[in-house]
Amino acid sequence: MHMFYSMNGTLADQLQNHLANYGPPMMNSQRDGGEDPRMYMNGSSASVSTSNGSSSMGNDQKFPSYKRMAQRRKVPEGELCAVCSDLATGYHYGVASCNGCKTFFRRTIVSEQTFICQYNGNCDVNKNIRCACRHCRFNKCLLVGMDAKALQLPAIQNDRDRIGPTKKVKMSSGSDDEQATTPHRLQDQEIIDQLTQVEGLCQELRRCIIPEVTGVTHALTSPCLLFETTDLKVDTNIMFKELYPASMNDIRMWNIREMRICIEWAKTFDIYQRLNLFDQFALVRNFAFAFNLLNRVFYSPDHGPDKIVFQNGAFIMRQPQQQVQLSGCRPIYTRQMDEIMIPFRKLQLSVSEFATFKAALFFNPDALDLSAPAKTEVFEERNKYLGGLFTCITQKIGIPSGVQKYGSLLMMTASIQNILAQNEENMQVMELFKNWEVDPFVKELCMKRA
Amino acid sequence: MHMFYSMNGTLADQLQNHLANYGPPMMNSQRDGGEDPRMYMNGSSASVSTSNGSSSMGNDQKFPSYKRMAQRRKVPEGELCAVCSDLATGYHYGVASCNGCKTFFRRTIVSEQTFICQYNGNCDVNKNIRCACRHCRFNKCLLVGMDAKALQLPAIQNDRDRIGPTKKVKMSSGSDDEQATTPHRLQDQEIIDQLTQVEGLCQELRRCIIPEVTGVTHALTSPCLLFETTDLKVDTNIMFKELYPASMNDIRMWNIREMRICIEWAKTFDIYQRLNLFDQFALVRNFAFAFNLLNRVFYSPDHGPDKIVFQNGAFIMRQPQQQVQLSGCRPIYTRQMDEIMIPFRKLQLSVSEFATFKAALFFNPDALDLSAPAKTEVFEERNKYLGGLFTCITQKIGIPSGVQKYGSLLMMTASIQNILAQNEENMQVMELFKNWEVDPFVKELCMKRA
DNA sequence: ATGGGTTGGTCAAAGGTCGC
DNA sequence: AGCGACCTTTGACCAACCCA
Repeated sequence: MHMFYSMNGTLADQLQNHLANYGPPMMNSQRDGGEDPRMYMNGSSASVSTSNGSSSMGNDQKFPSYKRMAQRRKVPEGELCAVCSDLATGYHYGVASCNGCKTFFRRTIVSEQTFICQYNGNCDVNKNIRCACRHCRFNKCLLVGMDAKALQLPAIQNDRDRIGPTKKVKMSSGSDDEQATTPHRLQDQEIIDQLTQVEGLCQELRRCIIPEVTGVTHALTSPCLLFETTDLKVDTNIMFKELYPASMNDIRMWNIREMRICIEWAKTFDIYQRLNLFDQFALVRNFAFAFNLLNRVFYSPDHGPDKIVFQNGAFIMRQPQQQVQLSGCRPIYTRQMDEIMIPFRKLQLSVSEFATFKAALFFNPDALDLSAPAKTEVFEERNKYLGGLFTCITQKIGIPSGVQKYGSLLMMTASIQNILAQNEENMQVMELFKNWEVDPFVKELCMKRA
Repeated sequence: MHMFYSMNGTLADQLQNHLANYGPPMMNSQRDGGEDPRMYMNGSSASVSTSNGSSSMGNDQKFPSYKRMAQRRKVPEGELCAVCSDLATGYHYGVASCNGCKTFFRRTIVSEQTFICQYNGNCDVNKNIRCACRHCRFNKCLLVGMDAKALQLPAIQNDRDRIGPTKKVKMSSGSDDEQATTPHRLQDQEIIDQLTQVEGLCQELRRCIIPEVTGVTHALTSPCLLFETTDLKVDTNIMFKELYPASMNDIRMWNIREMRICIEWAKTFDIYQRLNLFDQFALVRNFAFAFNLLNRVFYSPDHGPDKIVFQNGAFIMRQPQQQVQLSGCRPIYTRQMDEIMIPFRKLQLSVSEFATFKAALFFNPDALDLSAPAKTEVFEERNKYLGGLFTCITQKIGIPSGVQKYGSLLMMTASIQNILAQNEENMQVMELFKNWEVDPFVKELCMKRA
């Protein structure tokens, strides 16, 4: 049911292992502030998952951690609520807090509400204005360490230890309309965090020597390299030395690498792994070049609006150069700069936003050759990332600007599509006139009806 | 009444003239009487409630007395409002009172209004005439002990972070901007309303005989036909008679009509009129076929997922037919159905949403050949419509679903772009092989570098 | 049992909405 | 252009519950 929460082999597990073994990847955290000793980003993001499986199992953990934390006597006289600085009435969900914040937190969790801040996501939360922005109040609850798993969710059928109705037993019928899921809000953040971490892993992989494969199918069916980056050798050839004009060989090399990384990236999505090979192929074929293009311009160091710069220092200039110009092929780099690179810079995308945007693009229900059952699944998946993207954007800049940023970003898909079409045309020309041999792996990935 | 398009006749002016039922908003909401020295909080309670020696005086230092007063259960059955003797709905601000007086008191406090009595300041206040004198009603509120301290300011801002509308949001137009509770909302609403009205005019024009023009430039520089639809004859040839398979001539006829309408539609945007002819041409050339396509599928009566039906009953089927198939041209109608028509239906777009979506698409800063200064202007304009579109969508279905609908809609631009590219390719083939003569007007509008 | 802490549940009274 | 019936949200209070 929940991709991040299933028992084994999930992305979450793999990330967990990877991080445990090798330390966290560099990632840009959008959460600032917080002298809070309890990290809830990595460690507890996994622990949230226990909400649907913890206490009912034969867990030798007698009581949740909040109990241990708070088992020391009552809250000291005059202690204040960690959320709003009102007078605390006790330790609730692991944190000294007032009745209001306690109830607010529980209500938000059980009703799975999602709030969005109108401003910058850093509204003040105190006794007097705690009700003004629910997004920031809930954020503060999480920040100070309120723990959702202290909640006795009805998800656990075992109602042995549930608190029944205090007044009336009006359980109308046994019709169970309960969703029994973790709250949406947390899920959004979870999605963003995971994508951002994977994005970091991709950047690591970009520095490594990537093992050869025999073809796309081979790549699709082998284990994901992103969790083995520490086992891979760093490729010294692609370290930056100096800026120099890219040759066709540079471009070819980066194309191959990026397409390989695209497949490794795709495999980090649990839902993708569950598709059949045919649909996997369809999705990746539909997206590989876009992946290539987007990463190229997003990660290009900013040397002005007329240069796309690769990691190793090779650059493409706006004015088509002899080296990268093939007869019969229309130059496409001008558009990549004007319609993708420059707008990206103007929009000031964060890494998290970029990562979530790519995921939303990847799960394209209109991808050519996608089977009908996959279409609906992919559509749902895309919606997840769209929601995540919106949350990610509006958290920082508020709704009114966020709506425009989100909209401008999504409308870039038109330009991307345009550039893709031109690229495909060029590849057909190359194929036809044999004036440049396209790598078979790239060809397999980029040409429709391959 | 015949209207020529004048330099300074804005769209709003023309709509007003055309529809003649759009009254200007009243801007005269002047605060009445500003010389009353009574302040609402301290001054007034001092002068009014001390005279009465209200019970709340003794203990309001620590926390509001209403809590203790009202902590005993419900207001007794049949208790009356202390202000107006209507039936009390509970203890509000420390006093048994009715809903009306409760709301009146809060409104008065938060808006910091000051009233003046027309008489002697001792008007009767009861259920029947409680609204007659607001000064005396407010006085009575204070007199019976309503306590401003019971107000929790700042207010809970549901509208800021709500996840969905309480019920159904009605669109209220034409109110003054003084309140400014949600200023951008009102502005958005105006945008939406205008676009929706223009959309209606387009539908009227579609039924009429459209005068011939010599070319795109001629069409761009003549007065806008949309405000003269009543002067145009209805075209009886295009009224619906029966369903029949479309011929190439049908398609050709509708293409020409729709492109003409596109230009008339474009001219309704004030900002568009202010662009130079070159940029006007760029925008309309970039969008004309999309306009054609979108209207075709959106307004196609629903005869299942395999038919696009024109107004006159001509229909295109999914399986390419002899009549509409030209050698060398790839069939494009399958994609129009699968990627545009069916998704539109699934998204359940309203006319307003559709109209706003088109405006956002039209103002495309990446349109080919658009001049640099126009780009930024067009970008800003698009943002306006993006905001409007989001408002329009979320008004009905709330934010979480709205984010996804908005996102899915905007991502359709990729498919639209794709279909456009195929279409252009087909037109080039036609041009090349001369197997079908494209109308020069359409050719001028649809082919790049025309 | 008992008592002091948690939990979830309750509902009067806050503020918000929108047809009238 | 304000009114108020009706709505959602809040949080003080309370019963159920869990350990020492």
